[in-house]
Amino acid sequence: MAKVKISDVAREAGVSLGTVSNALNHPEKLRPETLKLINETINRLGYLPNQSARQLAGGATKSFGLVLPRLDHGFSLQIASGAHNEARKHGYDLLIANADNDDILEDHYLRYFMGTQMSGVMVQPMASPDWHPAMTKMPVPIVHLDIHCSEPGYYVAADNEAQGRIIAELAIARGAHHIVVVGRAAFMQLTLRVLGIHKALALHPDIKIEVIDAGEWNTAADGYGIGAQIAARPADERPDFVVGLTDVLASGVISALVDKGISVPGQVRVAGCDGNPLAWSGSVPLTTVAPPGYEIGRKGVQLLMEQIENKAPAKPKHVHIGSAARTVTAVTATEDINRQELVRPFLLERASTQASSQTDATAINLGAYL
Amino acid sequence: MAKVKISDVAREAGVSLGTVSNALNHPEKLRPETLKLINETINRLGYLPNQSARQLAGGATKSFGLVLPRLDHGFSLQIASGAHNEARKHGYDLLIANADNDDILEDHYLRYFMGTQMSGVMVQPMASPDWHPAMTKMPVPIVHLDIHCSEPGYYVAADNEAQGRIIAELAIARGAHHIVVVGRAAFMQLTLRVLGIHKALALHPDIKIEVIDAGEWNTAADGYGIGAQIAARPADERPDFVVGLTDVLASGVISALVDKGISVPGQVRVAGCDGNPLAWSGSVPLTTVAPPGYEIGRKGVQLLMEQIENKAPAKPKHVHIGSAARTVTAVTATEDINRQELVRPFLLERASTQASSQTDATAINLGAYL
DNA sequence: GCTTGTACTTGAAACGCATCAAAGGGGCCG
DNA sequence: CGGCCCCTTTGATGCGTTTCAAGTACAAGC
Repeated sequence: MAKVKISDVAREAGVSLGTVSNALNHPEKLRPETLKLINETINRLGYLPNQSARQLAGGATKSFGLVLPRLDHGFSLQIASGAHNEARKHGYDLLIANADNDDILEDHYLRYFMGTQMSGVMVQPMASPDWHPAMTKMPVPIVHLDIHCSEPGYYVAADNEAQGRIIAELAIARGAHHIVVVGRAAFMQLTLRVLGIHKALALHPDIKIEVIDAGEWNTAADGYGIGAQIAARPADERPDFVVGLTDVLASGVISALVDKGISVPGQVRVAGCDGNPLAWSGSVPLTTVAPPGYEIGRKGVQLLMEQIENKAPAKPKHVHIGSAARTVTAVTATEDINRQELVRPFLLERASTQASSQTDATAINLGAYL
Repeated sequence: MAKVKISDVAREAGVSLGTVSNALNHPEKLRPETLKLINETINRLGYLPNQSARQLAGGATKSFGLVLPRLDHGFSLQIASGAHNEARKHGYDLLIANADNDDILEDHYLRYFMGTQMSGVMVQPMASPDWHPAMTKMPVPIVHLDIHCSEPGYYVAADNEAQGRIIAELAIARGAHHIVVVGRAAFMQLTLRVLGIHKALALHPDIKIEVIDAGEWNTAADGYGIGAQIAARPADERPDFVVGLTDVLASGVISALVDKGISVPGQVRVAGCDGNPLAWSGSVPLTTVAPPGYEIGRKGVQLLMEQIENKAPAKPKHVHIGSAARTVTAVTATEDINRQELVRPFLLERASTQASSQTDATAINLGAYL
């Protein structure tokens, strides 16, 4: 039960301590026989290198930390997925911490990662990074994800405004006259989506628009409540198009409308934002605008690598990924399904799998839709 | 840019090195003024403790590692969520690694965590833990999750057989005559589900049962393919009840059936397994049996704590969580929704939130349905 | 046989911190 | 005034590695 250390291996193998270390880190420096002998001894003894000691002695290890606000949010998972693949590609490990929607915890894990001699750290922050300014001048490369602000560090953000625009254009194309936007617009990303909607609608003053706050967590239950409220309105005050700033919200709204006997999309059309894979791989897919989460995670790691390789503290870089946002056109409802515009997401997915074997670039966004 | 270390803080604050260390780890031992002075200096200098050094010097830190096969699987997320909450409750951090369905990577991260002086490690293994036997005799507490085998370590598993039984009973109750089970039964957990179905059906020899393999990854596309195949059958060879061993599979099947003009559940009923939150918080929820993922994660951490506290290597413990599996009765289809049996998941969720403030025990499973 | 070079191997010196025995500084009592 | 005890602070020691300058062994060239 006593832990086996490197000196035990050295003694047992009859070599010196430094040689065992070399076997681990620079195997090419050793004579093949020696290497073999040491490896056998390592396995026989069940030796496991103490990472803490390695990191302490050797500086940063090849691993990245990623702090996410939640794990059950599809978008965050796409980020994680993209970051993971890119990190592995460079031979780095990725460790994920769940901040559980808690500022304090976010800060805690951030500090933890920075203190663990990670090679780099990424956060998808809840608040603006200005919130923890100390972090930006840390000795560890850090990249903020999915946040859009004038802070002097690296960040990668989706163009949330573009997403709003896309949704608005969708509504316009469907001939909407009265749009209700559901969601807690206080979150930066959502604010931008709303802004995008407003901008796109500026040319259409005849379209009425309304924004309804949905409570703090933007849950399906919140959406349900608002859906019920909408259903209860007299028909002429009821919108003909509802935008959930989140897919989960949109789902809740739909549930309520259907429950109250309102046809979707017959009487009210509903669309979401987030590209939540499960929202549209469900039996009746939801129309949604998918921000390029996978690509954001991927790009985040690339920025980290960039900082690591050019040791010089390069100029902070702001990357906006906008063009990748895409609409998955699908239907939201029960009866009058328009098959023509129904794009089964997993068909996209399958297409992407093929594409990825050819060119990496085009596969990225589709590949995220697991 | 040079890293600030504890000695810098000490010098700057005019105290000794050990005092700063105490400020960090045993603040109660310091005079309030001293503590305040040191904290101010820490903030002023932007000092960040080097975790590696702390761990090396002080033994294990209060953190757990969790290795998951994938992040985009709802069940794994529930595990993560339960583990996270329980860990935080005890003041531990939880770090998550994504093995990405890769044996090698799983092993890699496992070793990484064990080497990082984690206080404990949990895995939701892809293969049987016998696969990496070396791990079980490691000096770090380890708990296997969601795996059911005769291996001499700690594990927490859902009673997958019970889930199969529940599904089968559901089918029987609906008067099924011909059941098709869809999924790659080669995965241990799925095998047990199938076993449970068979056992429950043993008393009903009149019910025909068929198991169809769905390819390696059990994707929605796989389900779609099988759904299409089912739809293409002559009506009298078509099942009246389809069980997706995975919610995603079930979704795919439903999509295909509906596409081909077969009414669900009018002509064919479909149910899933997994309790995938997003599968049934969608606009048209899917009937599913929810294994207690949250509870598994929670219990896993509890077993870890147990091993940590009774320093003596207690007898390995096998915990099966079965009774918690519950059916979320909902509908799968378009028109003929039977409102009575529709249980909106988020209503459960809301109920659970209330319950959790009263008794912890009953809230567990509901709380997982975020 | 001596030198130079090559190919490995060695072991002492950090790495930054937690720990803990020991020292310091009051206050209190006799 | 001395002795005692409690509260606070000190700093040397070691945690398990990596690194790197120094060492060894052996081969080739003269």
